[in-house]
Amino acid sequence: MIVQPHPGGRPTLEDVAARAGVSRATASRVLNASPRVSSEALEAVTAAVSELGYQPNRAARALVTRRTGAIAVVFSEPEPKIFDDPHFARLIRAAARALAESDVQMVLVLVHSAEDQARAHRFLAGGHVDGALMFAPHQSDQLTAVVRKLPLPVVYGGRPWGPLRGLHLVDNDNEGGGLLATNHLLSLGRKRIVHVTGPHDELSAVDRLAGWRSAVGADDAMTELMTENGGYTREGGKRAMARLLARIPDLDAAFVASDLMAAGALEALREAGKRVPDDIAVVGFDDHAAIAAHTEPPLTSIRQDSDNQVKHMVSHLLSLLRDEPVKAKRQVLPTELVLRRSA
Amino acid sequence: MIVQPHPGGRPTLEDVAARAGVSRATASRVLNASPRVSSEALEAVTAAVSELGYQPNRAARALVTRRTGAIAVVFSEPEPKIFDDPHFARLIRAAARALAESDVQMVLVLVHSAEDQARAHRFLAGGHVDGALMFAPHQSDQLTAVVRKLPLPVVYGGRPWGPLRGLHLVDNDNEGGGLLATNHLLSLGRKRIVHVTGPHDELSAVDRLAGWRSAVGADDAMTELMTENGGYTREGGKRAMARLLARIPDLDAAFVASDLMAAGALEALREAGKRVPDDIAVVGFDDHAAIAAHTEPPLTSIRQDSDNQVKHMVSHLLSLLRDEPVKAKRQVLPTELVLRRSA
DNA sequence: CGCCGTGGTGAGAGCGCTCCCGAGCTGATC
DNA sequence: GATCAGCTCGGGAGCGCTCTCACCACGGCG
Repeated sequence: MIVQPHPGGRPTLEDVAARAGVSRATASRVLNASPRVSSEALEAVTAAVSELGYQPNRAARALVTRRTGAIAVVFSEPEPKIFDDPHFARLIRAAARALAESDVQMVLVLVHSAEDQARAHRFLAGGHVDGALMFAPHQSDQLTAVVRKLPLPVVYGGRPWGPLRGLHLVDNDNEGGGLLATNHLLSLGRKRIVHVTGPHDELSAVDRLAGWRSAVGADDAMTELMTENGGYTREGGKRAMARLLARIPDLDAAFVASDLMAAGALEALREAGKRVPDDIAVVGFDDHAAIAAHTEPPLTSIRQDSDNQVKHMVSHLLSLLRDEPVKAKRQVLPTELVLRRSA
Repeated sequence: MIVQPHPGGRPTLEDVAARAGVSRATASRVLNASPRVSSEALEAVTAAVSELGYQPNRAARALVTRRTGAIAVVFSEPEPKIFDDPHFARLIRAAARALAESDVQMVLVLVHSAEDQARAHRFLAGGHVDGALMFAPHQSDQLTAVVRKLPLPVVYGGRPWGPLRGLHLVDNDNEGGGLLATNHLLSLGRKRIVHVTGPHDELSAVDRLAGWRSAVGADDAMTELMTENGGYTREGGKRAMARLLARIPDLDAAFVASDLMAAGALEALREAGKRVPDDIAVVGFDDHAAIAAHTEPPLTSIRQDSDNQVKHMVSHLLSLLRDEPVKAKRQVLPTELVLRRSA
């Protein structure tokens, strides 16, 4: 059989069909796994596809199906430096891996200025993607509010601010983690456990604080006294710890809401001549590979499995895109205590 | 004028044309900034576009122009953990920012297994993107070899292994940086300057070593004696430093080929009771924000501006895509010395 | 023996866009 | 006043795919 090669490069479905001796429609049916094809046709088309190295043209397919085969992964974060955070790298990597075998492309959208936000909104509204994963932890974030009005399936990583009604999300159990951390310190017999919080405009920090509160049974006055905001930065953690130390000289333990802040807190404790964990036990949060194992002493921490979180987000979104039922709109993933030497 | 809204959602070019009272062809000309349109037509179409909130359908456009409007950003890295490296995050962020205003989408492709590699090759060959940025530093990498056969514009970040003939790339001046670092130590009057290298299968490490060699004038025997491979890891840096210290007890300076390794080296020096910089001066490489400023003492380091590198890569690739002439196929970006306390 | 249902198939329309080509309209030239 | 160059513009084809619809062959049934 003589098969005319497609003039000018890549084979089309027409070429495949010709080679397989069937019509374009049948070839298409095979590619889309339609049940209504004979086994001979299926075989012939499959062979032709691999012989020609055929790959469907995404644009043509997108044009007729009105599906782009791409999703956006949006990070909305007013502090651009946060993007240097390895946590962010980890989330991206996890998303890339989770999507790798699904033939769905991921388009990265980083937002920090108002201009970026307008661009992101336009992009998401513009039908360039079929859905989105959103990370927008800040209270001041405006993007969530406008995106939720879009007829676009979105799965959030962590709870965004504002009403959750109708939102799909996968959160880590920050409150449970805070509880776990603080209870561990209590079980060591510690009595005066302070807490270095993250920024109050991020719900992860608010939740971790809530965990601490419920473990120690703190009222507002006690919370006021025993906590300091470290803003999720190393320097902030150091300063917060120093302030707490000045205010409560006989404190014997600290739950610090991130490993990065805990590294700063350890510095403050060292400078104050406190021994860890002998004088003061410290528990961090994140179980950050690049930090927790390398502090002095190595940091006991709460692990949240970001890979797993993203994997859940991706599969949740893909279900939404396929119009499959999802078990629950909201999932909360457990955290666990990782023991090292600081507590 | 009565304008029939497009039945079922998003406005099409047809709608815009109808509203502006022109033909689809003219509307298209306006969108593509063709010079052959009257100012009235231009105005009318522009107005219609913004009134309708029209956004062109990428798929339809891609279908006819045979351009996808997307590029791939490929990281080929056998050690998946490297993806947790903040350096990687920085590169991604820089790429995202550089592409943000160009209306080109970026598709992230992470490769570490052979399977990933086959998938990446298929993807790049499949016409899903118009071009690619490639980071493939390892000698063992197979992807470069197959990708260079593709009729796809590619700009490399750093020199890949193998023949460079015909490749477009933007490299950092690693050799110059090594020279800079070592000359700085020489200028401090140091006499026995050792070097902790990165893995020999990465040209960045090979180049940094070459810089050290040329600065100290080392022959092979001296190189054998005065260098140790730290593999670009913290632990490796620590072990390498310890070995050098054992072999050359009176060494008075070390050029360590990455900040991460330098952090490990400082640990080894501390454990050996050496003071930095009094006994031994140390210079790192990367000027890594999360590391260099936070070691004890803070690390003097060589800065390579990754943001700038990626910016150059992106603009180079965009030029290639537009068939514009590029000044040079290969660019080498300068490095600079950042002084802190370790040297 | 005619009828209908059923499974496999192909023809053809059409997704929204770009671009070629030729129509029409101006103003300058002989 | 006829001709032509120079512009702007619209008609229409066609990019590669999916999907509807009609068709055909076949077997089982009344």
